[in-house]
Amino acid sequence: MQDASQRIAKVILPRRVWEGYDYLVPADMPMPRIGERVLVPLRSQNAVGVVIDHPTQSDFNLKPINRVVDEVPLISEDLVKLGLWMSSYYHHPLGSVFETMLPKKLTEGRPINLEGEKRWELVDPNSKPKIRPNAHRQQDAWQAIHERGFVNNSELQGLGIERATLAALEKNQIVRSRVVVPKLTISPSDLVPTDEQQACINAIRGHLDEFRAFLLDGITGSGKTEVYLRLIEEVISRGKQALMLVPEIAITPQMMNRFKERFSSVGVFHSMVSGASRFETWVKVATGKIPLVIGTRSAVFLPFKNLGLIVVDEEHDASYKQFESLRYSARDTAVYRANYSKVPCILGSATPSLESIVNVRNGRYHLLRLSHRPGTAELPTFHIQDMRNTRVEGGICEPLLTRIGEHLSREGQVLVLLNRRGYSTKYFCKHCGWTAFCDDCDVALTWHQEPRNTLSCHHCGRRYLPVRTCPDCGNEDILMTGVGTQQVEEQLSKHFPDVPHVRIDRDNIKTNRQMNQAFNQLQVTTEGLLIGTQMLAKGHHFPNVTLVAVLAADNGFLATDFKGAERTAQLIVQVAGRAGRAEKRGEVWIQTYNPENEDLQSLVVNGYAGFASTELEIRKEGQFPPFGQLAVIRAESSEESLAETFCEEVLDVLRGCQDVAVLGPASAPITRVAKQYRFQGIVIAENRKSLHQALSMVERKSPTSRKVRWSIDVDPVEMS
DNA sequence: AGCACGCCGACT
DNA sequence: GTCGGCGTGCTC
Repeated sequence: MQDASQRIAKVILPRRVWEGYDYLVPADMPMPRIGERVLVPLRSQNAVGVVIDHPTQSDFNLKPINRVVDEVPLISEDLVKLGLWMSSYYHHPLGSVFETMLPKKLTEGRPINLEGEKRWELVDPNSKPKIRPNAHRQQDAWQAIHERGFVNNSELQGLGIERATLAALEKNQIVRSRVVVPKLTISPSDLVPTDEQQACINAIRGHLDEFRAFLLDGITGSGKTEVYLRLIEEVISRGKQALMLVPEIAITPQMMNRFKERFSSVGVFHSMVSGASRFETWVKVATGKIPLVIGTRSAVFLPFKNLGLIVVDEEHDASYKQFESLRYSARDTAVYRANYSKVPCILGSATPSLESIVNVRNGRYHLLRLSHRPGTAELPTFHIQDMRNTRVEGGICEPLLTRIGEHLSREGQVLVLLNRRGYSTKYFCKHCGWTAFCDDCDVALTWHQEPRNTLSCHHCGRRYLPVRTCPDCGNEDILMTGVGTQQVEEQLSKHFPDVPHVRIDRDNIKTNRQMNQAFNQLQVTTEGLLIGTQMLAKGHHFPNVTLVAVLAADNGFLATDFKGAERTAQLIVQVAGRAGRAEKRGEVWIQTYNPENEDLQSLVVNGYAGFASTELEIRKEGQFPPFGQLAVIRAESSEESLAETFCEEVLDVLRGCQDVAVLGPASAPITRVAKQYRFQGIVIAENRKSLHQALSMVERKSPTSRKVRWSIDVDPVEMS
């Protein structure tokens, strides 16, 4: 027990703990502010933590704080609140939440550098100084600075000039360095907003000083980005900062250029950015030196000094949800963040998530619409092709094949969408029925013809050499069924040998450059075939495409996963939206064995909005989200019985809770992945409160065996 | 996450 | 005896 005159700080440490620890603030130390890093003793060593509260008393025998790490808080107060909210909403240890939120370098205690950007210039730009002729590196450095003028470190490092060389030149008073704070410039747009765009801008502009969530429902090509740009401009010119979240692979050079053309300084923050520069961006954001950051999921945790606006582009995208550790939705977290920071949040999409549509209906979000494309481009028409009683070859039915031919002969390009890569999805013995499975996962192997003939597990990535004879019966009748993109490509090039074709899937396209190459290949031709997976739904437009063919829609619409239909409808509409332009009205053919499917019918007849209404009815009936509140409990272990027993133990506790329904335990749809057996259960509640009450009962449970790993997934986006 | 604590077998 | 194997539980 501490006596009341002591000053206490509650500190959260980045480890698996459920609350902050209390420490004494020494008499000669000013009270550290909330969000400041402190170095504190822990057991026999020291650890870096973040102050999250100033309690007046504590039940523990407290140790004193060693020292405060920074002179400025690196974590804003709204972020601390956000961390507390996430811990309680996602039922995840508070310390681990902060571990996820903060860059590694920050929790490791790396000191900050508050200087601006260091730039180099020549002391005397008008004459060539005396540099020893054999000091080649110094000569090169002088040349580089002479050519470029006032140049920063990273640019020089990019040219292979080392810091030691610059130091030598500085010592000889040939170059000097100055620290500058880069001046922000905003270039005006040369686009005139449409009436619709202007209406959206005005609607949001009137509420820039308060929290309000807007759903910007704008069809592909309707100019959502220009709306974002105008509002970001407004926010920045008021001296505030803006954050724009984008899905995982959406930060293309084209998109960055569009923002860099308007704003001289744009921060980027995504998983490929190195630890050091993540930390650097973090500090610059905390000190207000960067006005705009474009980033993926984790950028929602950046500590803006003076946040003014959050944009979540393509808000329906599944990559906003983290699939491991702290299973948060960056979109929902962004809305909470905006609320804590009293700023507006814009969620934009051509195919809004059903949750957001319901949030509009119940008045939580404000709906804004962009229903026209600038210019006269028209949206494509939809057609359902019944596959029953047709000849199907290589995954394509005959009427569709004919239609593809017609479009190609009219110099249209055809885009074929199939969400399955590889050649064949099943490799089996005709004689005894043996099927090739992964040794480590309960997944049938996919046959790939490229890069070389292999069987590949799409869950763990393991590859196998194919057998020529059946390992069970020795027969040589090995067959393949199930069509992937490689087979479709082969099939189509057989039928249309003179038409250039490009395949876009993860096996084929690994970098932005390859994507651009494939894309450019089709820009120069009039006719062409484009075959690919959902990768086609991101980024690029295909103006010459007049026919979009959707091959395996049934897989999605009939999926057992409650989100399957939603994902599939979004994918189809997104891809359709990237095809066609003014003078070439496009069409979308969906081939199916279930033409009467309710979701499919309403999508085709009434578009995405029609689909959403139908699917919401189905969800309501089954008490699925967004009507029922859902969480998935998962447990995995290398020992099957340990995982099952623990899962059952957790679910039994939940069964005892009020107003929740509990299903399970059942083995996960794919029981074994990477040698781990996986069991899961589902918790459904009518309202949030009951769900959270129930989950609070189990969140701190720890399995008796350390071989068991388990998690709670609130608002799951997939059930596997 | 670390790391101390503790309870068991191998070895000076 | 006591060194170190790792399974368990605590860190303000």
